Amino acid sequence: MATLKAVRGTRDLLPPETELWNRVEATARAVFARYGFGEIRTPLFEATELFARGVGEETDIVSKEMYTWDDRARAASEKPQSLTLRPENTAGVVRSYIEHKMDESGLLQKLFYIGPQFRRERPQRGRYRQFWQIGAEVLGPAWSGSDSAVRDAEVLEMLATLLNELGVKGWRLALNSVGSSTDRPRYIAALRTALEPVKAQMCEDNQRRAETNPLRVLDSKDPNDQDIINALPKIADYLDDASRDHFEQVKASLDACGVPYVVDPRLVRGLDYYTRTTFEFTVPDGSGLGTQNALLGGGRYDGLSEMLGGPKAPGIGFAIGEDRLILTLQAQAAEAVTKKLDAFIAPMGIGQNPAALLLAKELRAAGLTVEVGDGTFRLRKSFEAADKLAHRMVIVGEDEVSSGVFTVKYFEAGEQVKVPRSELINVLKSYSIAMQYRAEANRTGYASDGLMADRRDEVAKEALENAVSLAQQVLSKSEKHS
RNA sequence: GCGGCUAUAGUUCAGUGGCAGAACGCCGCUCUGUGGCAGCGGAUGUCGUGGGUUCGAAACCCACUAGCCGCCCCA
Repeated sequence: MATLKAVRGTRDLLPPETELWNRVEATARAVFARYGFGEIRTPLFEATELFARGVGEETDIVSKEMYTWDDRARAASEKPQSLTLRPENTAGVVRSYIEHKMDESGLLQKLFYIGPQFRRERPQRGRYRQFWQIGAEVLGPAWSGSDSAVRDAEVLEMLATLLNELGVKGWRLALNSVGSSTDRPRYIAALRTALEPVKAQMCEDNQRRAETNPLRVLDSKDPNDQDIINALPKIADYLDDASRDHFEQVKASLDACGVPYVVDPRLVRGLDYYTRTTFEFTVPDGSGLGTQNALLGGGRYDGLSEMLGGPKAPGIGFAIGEDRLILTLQAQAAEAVTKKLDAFIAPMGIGQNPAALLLAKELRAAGLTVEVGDGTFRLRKSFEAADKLAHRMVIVGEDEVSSGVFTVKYFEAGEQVKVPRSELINVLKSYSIAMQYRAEANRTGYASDGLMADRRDEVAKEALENAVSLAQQVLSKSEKHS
């Protein structure tokens, strides 16, 4: 019988990699909380119609990439309902906003989500059929200020902060405005007019796009067509006064906050619902993503709620490709992030197993991560297992149990000390804290091209020094005992 | 959806038609209270799956599956 495998484009996430996933998600949750976002969890599948109306019938996502099926009808007289695994989460959030009449609170809604999405694309590095997005939406009735440029800038500044806290290096924010729902048709018409005389000179793909979706011509990477594309009309010249002013306000706020960005007049997004501000964060080559270098994307969607039959509810949101974020962090990591335990407890002989387990229980209760060996292990085997798993080994032998003074071996330093049981937790803990701060300083020390990284480094360094000196005090005290 | 490359031990890979290999890792012994070294020994396996050519296939041919690269698209 053929062995069963994860289906094409899906994969298992295993330790120790899941550790990194958890850190990314915990960091995202902490940042979102500081900016006043609450979590929303919407269903993995929705009525197909939601995505057709929200994302757009003509987009590739809806027209060829969705997992759609007919759900069984309840009665013979009923038509089966067409359902779809969500290919993105914004439509679901807005559907939920409408369904629960969130607009009636009159307040701005700030919602974030973390979860899997599904698109039937050909798998590649950084592109999977089940992939994870971390996203957030800010929306509400216009009188809640949901259409204000300050919301756009706040979301972008939050993303810059999040990427810096995660330690993503070299990110680049590309920004554009695609105009209001009336600007866009005028611009598309102008594009068509400008493309008409020149499109015959362009590559096959661009000729097709010129017909079906002229905006996408701007995305083209074909080197031969670049001169023609650069000469095409710019969206900026087709924005009405309100949209132009809105975009200027977004840029002014970003400047004030020190968030670096590049205005890219060719940045157009593929989903129909985007209006005004659109953006994309990319990472440099060599960050583990190949050509899938877009880490996250998003934009404003002032008309989406109405497209779904809801009240007017302007909004802005983004989605981070979590799989890509993880790949980037892994590629950029200076050293492997395999986390070691605080201590490995090595019982000397089967008779010491109960004492070792008791010690492990106490250390674990004190918040330390601990693994226990086996008294049948040879000392050498204990050493090898301990060195692989932990920073330190605590030897539990007959002498130790009767005297109450334990031997602690530090693998990195190659030293060992005798520590009375009463001091054991403090000694192990202070070193562990120092290790944590050192790791933190290593990680955030690189986030230099964003916000406030300098100040955070100082705090981390200071804390590290304190922890190390505390650890040394405790150690020297315990050495006197021995 | 299109084009290309790849698939052999836990991992990285070698193997151009004649006994299934190396390195690292793993297990054991030298060696049951101070290891990491060294020496000796051991197990690695549906050679992605299915078919075909051949006296003989990991190798050549076909199909399929999966991964990767480039498009398309997107996060």
